[in-house]
Amino acid sequence: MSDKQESIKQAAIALFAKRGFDGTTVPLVAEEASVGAGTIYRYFENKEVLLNVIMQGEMLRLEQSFKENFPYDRSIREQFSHLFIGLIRFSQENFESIMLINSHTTSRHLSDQTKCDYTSLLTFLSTIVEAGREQEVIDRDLPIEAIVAITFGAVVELAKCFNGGELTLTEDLLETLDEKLWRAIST
Amino acid sequence: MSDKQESIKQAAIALFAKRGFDGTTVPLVAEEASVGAGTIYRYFENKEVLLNVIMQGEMLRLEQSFKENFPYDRSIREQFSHLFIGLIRFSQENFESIMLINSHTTSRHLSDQTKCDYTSLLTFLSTIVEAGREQEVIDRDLPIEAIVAITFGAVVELAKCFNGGELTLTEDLLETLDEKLWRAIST
Amino acid sequence: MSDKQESIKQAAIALFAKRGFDGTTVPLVAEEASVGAGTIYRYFENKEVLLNVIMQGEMLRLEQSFKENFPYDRSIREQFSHLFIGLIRFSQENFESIMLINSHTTSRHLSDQTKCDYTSLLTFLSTIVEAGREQEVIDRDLPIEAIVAITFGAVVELAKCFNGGELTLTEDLLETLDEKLWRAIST
Amino acid sequence: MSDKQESIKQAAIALFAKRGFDGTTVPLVAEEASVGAGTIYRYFENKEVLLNVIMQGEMLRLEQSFKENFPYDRSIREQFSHLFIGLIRFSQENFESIMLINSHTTSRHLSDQTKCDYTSLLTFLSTIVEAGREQEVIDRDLPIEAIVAITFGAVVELAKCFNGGELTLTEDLLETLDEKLWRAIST
DNA sequence: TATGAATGAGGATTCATTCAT
DNA sequence: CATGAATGAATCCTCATTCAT
Repeated sequence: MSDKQESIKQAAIALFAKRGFDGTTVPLVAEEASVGAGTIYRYFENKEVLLNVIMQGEMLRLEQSFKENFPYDRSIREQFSHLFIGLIRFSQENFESIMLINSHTTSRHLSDQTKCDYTSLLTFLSTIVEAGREQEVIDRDLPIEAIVAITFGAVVELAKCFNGGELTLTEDLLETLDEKLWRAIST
Repeated sequence: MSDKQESIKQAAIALFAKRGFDGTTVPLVAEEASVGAGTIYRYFENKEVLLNVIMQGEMLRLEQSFKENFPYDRSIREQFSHLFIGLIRFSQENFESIMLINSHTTSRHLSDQTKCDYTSLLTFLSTIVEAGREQEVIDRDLPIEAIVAITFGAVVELAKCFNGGELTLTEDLLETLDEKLWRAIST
Repeated sequence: MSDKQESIKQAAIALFAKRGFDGTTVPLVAEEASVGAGTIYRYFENKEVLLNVIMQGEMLRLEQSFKENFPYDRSIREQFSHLFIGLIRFSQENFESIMLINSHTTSRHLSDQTKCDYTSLLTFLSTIVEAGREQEVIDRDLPIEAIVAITFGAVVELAKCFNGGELTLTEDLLETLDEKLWRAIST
Repeated sequence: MSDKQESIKQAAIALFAKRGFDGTTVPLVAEEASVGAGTIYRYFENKEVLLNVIMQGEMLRLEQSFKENFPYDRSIREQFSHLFIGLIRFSQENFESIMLINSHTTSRHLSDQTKCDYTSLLTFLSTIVEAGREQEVIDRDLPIEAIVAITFGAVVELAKCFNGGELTLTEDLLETLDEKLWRAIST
């Protein structure tokens, strides 16, 4: 992948995350990426396509971070920790990605493919939750969607705190959060 | 307050919530409010002022809903339920308000006053949490900001599920959620 | 019809005729029409629609000038004169219209409707020619299309000469041209 | 002359004829010519120079086709046939050249030299007409410019018909057209 | 007071031209 | 020589805002 294409994508991720798609101008992306405005159109058909490409890319990266070293043969509790801690860590290192994904999942600019990719990301999480419910370690009173919503919603807001400096992520806090969120969903 | 001013505000709340401030045009607000575009400028100096006015108004409404019948003389557990269940109910009846507040709290279009109002809303919640920590019913291992983030983040994502139809709010579910989220923050 | 809409159309006719559609910028039309550039989009969806509207309008005016006082009950020779002299006169008074029509009939920017309108204009002429052929006053050796082409082509080039000042239209010349062109197509 | 230069010119002739100078992009010419866009600037200073070069070249080719085997020592009638039939044949084999010349003679992109070349092409024709008038075989009532306009205008429109398939050129039709157009200008 | 036509600054996108490879 | 990636000026079009009615 070209150097310029990559820097355009990074600039777009940062700017779309911070200002939103509609609040970000193409020349602004160009400046942030240190390329000419016209160059963006050499790599992306238009601004909307750029959004979809980076959304798909970042969701894929998130999914890969979930799946990397996933403890398929360990307990649901450990699987939850893998996902939760992985998500917190991911959002520390890729704050803009998480903000981008969270704030644009309902964007009217998303293509069907991008929406589909998002669904498949959720499906992966649902599968784990479902397994936990069958083992009766995750509470059946809570619908799957609620479990994902609580966890993901909490992480996003926590990430904002970490990024804004209101909160500092320590290993202790990470452990506490993992424990607390598990309490919120377990039987 | 004039009838037209009110319908402009309602239209703006709905549209800013759904499409974001930058994705919403003034003529679109005018059409949704069934007024002429020029009329909006009779009541609001400009689009940015309109955002700030409705943000302040909706945050005030939320704060009032928190404070209304607040059980100051009951247990922290009951106070939490009042806030949590109140927030869920508020977001059921005022989905757009919650989305508006959640998605625009970091907007670059907010005035200092609006940011200040947001802070004061958080301060109120922090006060309750602080009291809980002093009574040792809320876990000291969790920073106040983390507790607010977890709760608010969870509610926002849950509200999206309720609104999107993926989840239906029953009294039972509400009770379960209240219980679960309390488990996430209590000692 | 609004004053501004009309002046936009007049400006566009003049400019599209002189510089061609692609060589004419919207701000140039706006300046020529003494309106703001944005105003053009209040009346015409886009530049292409503007072209189609004026093409249809000018072709209609030409057709009406053909049909006005058309001597249906006179000889083909007189009918030819009516059309030929009418066309020359029309192109004197509406030089830009004729240039617009002539230079944009094969434009890739024309809508199906506009192409259709052009065809119907030709159909009217063909009908007259056909009648002349049946009366054996117009030469059968010449296909209808050739007759229309010769006459229309000649008029367009003559109009350029009149407009450029290389030729001056007198009543005598008009009569001569009518006589000569008739000789070119009659038996 | 380089192979590439020639294919650039051929591509430009075809595209400028079909889409007009302003409607033709340099990359489009490059693609049609199967060369890189930058290569065009190796042979032509800029797009405008390219237009002028091909205009001059095609007008020269037309002039040469007029002058080749020109029957200087035959009758004006035969000279007219040579020119008229030559022009029709030229426009059959070089439709794009004729369209290019016809549609760009008044272009604002032409250099003085190109305009001058066009004038000299007309001058050659005028000379013949003038001779015909002196011999009183061409009608003095018709100004020279009118004669050229009628003939050239007719040929251009006829060429469009032949090219569009509405008319098919046969030897008979060619003879008829020659005869008819001569009738239009002769005494 | 209410309107919506009018405006022009600003944003998305294209394309003539350059230049490093 | 040839290329095509890169550029930014210029183009089409939108929309926040104004103002005459």
